[in-house]
Amino acid sequence: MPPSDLHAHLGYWLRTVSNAVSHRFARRVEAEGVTVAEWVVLRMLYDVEGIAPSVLAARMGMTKGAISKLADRLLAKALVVRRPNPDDGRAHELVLEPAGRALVPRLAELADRNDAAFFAVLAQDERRQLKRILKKIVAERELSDVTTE
Amino acid sequence: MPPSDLHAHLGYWLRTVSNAVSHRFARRVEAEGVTVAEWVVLRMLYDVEGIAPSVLAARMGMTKGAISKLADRLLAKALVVRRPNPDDGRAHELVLEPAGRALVPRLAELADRNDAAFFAVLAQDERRQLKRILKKIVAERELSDVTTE
DNA sequence: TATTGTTATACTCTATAACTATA
DNA sequence: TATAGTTATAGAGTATAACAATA
Repeated sequence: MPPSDLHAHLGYWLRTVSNAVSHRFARRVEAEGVTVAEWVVLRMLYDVEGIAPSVLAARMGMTKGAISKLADRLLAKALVVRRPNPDDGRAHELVLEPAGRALVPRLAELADRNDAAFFAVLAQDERRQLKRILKKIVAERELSDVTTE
Repeated sequence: MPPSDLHAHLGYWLRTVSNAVSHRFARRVEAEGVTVAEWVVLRMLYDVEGIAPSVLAARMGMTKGAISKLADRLLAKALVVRRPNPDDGRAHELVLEPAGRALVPRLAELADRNDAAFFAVLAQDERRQLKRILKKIVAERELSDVTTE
């Protein structure tokens, strides 16, 4: 029996489509000066007072080191600030700056438009089916909350 | 109106699931000493006499530079050889070495098992639906044949 | 001139681990 | 001793562009 073809695997099709949509989105947010991972952090910070790097790492499935470097870049762009945690001398929190807060709705708009345009080739029922199946996998396999690769 | 949530986008769910399955597979093929991109090249070379780097770049959606580096690694592992194209002094072809040929069925077996195990949480009909929808997107959006990120 | 492929530079992210400061 | 976070190193990928050899 010959070795199975690349196209035989669901993982292959998933990767192909996921890469295409993420790559498209990356090019668009790049015009606003941020990466996809930075957008995810900014969006998460929008809803709360502040988040510890360790929490970001856990929720995004990134390492502590990667989060540190990402935070450095957002700091350099003056989109966030680092704030020491008064209750724990070891801990920090990342907090949105006004410029970062102003950027989030613009990036969300880009995300909305990118998603709608990319998946416009599907019927509404197909989009519903796709989301349902993907959410089922996330739930059953207990995948981390937010990912960015 | 508040900026839309990260979870609002199909691209987000796709990325989350795709990352999880690819990451799982990457860890498994790493045990055989190759990356996912290297597996894709080896599998493509299995069916044909040889492939030019430029063709690999086009089919895999990678840059020429990335293919060069990838080929260097496969060469260093003695899994492929570079062969000049007799008809065109500029062109090369990458060709599987016996060790590379022997590796492909083992990697294909890993891919089969990884895919089956990961998507076992879905019903058979859901797997069929998912593949059908993803293939429709690839066809309608004319995405490149093979991707590896 | 255009094309094939390699090489170089720079950047994002990954993984591991050393390291500092604090609990 | 364990934890929070930073920093360092190495590797795989991206992108762009310079470059050599050939068409």
